[in-house]
Amino acid sequence: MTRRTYYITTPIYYPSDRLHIGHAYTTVAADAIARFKKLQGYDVLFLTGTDEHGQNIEQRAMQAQKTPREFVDGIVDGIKELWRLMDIQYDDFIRTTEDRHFRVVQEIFRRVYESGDIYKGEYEGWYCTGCEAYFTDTQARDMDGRCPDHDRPLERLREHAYFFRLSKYADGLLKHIDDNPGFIQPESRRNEVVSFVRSGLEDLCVSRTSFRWGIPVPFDPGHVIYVWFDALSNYLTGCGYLQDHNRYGKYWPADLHLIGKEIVRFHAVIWPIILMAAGLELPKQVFGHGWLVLESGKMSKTRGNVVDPVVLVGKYGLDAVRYFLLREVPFGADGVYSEDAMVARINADLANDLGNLVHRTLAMIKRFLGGVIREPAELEEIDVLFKEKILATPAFVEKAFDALELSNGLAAVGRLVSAANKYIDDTAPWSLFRSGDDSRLGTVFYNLCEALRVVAVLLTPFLVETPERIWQYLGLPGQPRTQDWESLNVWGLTRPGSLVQEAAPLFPRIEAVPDRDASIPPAGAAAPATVDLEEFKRLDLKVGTIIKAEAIKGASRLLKLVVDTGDEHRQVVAGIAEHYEPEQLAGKQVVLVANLKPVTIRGVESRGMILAASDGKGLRLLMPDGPIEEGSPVS
RNA sequence: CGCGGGGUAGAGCAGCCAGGUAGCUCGUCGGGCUCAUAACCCGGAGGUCGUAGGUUCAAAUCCUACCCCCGCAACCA
Repeated sequence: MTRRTYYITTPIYYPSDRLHIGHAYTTVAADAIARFKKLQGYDVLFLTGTDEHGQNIEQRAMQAQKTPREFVDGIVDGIKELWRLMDIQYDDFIRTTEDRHFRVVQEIFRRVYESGDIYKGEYEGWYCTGCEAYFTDTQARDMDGRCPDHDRPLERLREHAYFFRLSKYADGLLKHIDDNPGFIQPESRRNEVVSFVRSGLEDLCVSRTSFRWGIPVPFDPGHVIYVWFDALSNYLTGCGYLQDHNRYGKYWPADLHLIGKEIVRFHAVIWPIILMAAGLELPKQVFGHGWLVLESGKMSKTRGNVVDPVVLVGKYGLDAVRYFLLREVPFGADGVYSEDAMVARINADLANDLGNLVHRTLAMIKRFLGGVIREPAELEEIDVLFKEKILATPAFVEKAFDALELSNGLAAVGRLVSAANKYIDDTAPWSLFRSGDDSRLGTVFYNLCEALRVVAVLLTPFLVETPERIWQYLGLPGQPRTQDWESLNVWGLTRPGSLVQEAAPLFPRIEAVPDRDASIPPAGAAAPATVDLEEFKRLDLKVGTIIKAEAIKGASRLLKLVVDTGDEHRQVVAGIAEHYEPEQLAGKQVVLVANLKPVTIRGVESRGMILAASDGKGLRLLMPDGPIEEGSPVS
């Protein structure tokens, strides 16, 4: 018998920065879905990976004085390390720089070209010879037609480039969306896409000559294939297209592309059209989930409030973080992340309800029954109701997963946990013990063990350590994650006579929020929960005096500052325009991170960073409390 | 008129598409229990469902207008 297959993907991530909680959110969700399908007996292919080409990487590598290859290798190692830490059980990890992918991209590109949907045309735009980059009309207007970085006028330039006839497929795509209501989900995202497509599609420029770090156009090696064909095709490469017929036939079309809402257009418009043009089947579903937003608004590196999953896991433990991500927000909607919310969740659901249930149950079995599970006697009415509740829960979880309502899945398990806590109160085993009703006592605890068995298995898609621990405490053989889904519909798999183990609390209550939060300092080294002094000393912090501040054209949040550091005048870009007027800054002394890697933001070079504090409502620069010489070190 | 999301007990959200008793979690107040991680169980208080109109026997839900908040477009080493 052939098993049903399930192919799920995450986006491939761009390895230019450390990944943050948002990436972890998508990936943990995909991991949970994949684990659930595996539990149900599906033959699952869970693909994630990295998108490693492009100008951005090329430039960063240059700055780091590495080859692009060396540069991405290092970062990809870090990403894989993160997924190991979060126990993401992907089946394959695709890197767009791999040979297998190279072939696929070139083949798809060639196919579409040969069918006439890619054509050579001319790209026209505003070009700065200093930046070696084009700007759009809007950008050029904002910049008054002059590149602020190189102080020279933009030139109107044309160059040859390849274009993809998106427009030709607009109607076909609309029809597909119409015929397949589940294709783009949730519904709000689908409406968005439909109105976007209806408003008209323009042909898409799909090649570049401005950088080399990419896959060449097979029949015109001077051109590099741009991100669309390169990155999106990973979903084909990952399931064996052109390499492994069996594998490809088995898994394509993908069941689910799980993505964040910011890239819905690429996946719900460009990608399906590429596939149509190449004559391939379309994925069954594209699901654009919402974002975790900070209380203070969007995560931002300038505000220093990017949440690092590594720090969170270090602080609260993997299962707590996974639980929070999957439970807190209805999947699909935006939700607010805060450390307080996280702690509240952990305490209420994991410590008080689940953890305490396991602990009190096992403690009583130990104390009242000598740690041995007894043969149950005849069930009374209250037992029957409890049993029905237990056996009904898997269906709720299944339904939630089918609708990708992951938080509802956990809520269903939570309701069972509550029911078990109530069952204990209602049956009052301590009274039974006192009255010496051993038979009744045995039955009650047998039923509770059955409940915990089901809870443990149902938690395996979401959590990784906790189900194993519960299983072990119950003295059950094997592992919860390898149990058969059908076993959840069967009553009585707990074996009388087995010995339960002493249970340590699964989730100790968190009495206070440990630190402020898990933001990484924008210097963003591999942030462990604590840093030693040596590490801190690597930052070159010094006092500087702002001698000039001005707005940056077309950048509403940025100011260009010139800072006197004693030995030189530094140009720094700071994201503080919403909080300070340029005029009020001149003469102010501030703290500068002087050895930060220089970058170009919005065409303006920034060499360093100004320290500021932000509480979400406002932002205040850090200043010495009296005059001090420029260049004074800060420690 | 650029596109989109949202305004429902103190906080966070569900309910709205298929109108008819306003629900969940946290907090709060009271009670119970004493097995347990000061936990668990029960009950109460607390809401003009952003505003104003309209449709309807009936509106949180459908329609219209307006107000407010937040994203994206579009930069935040």
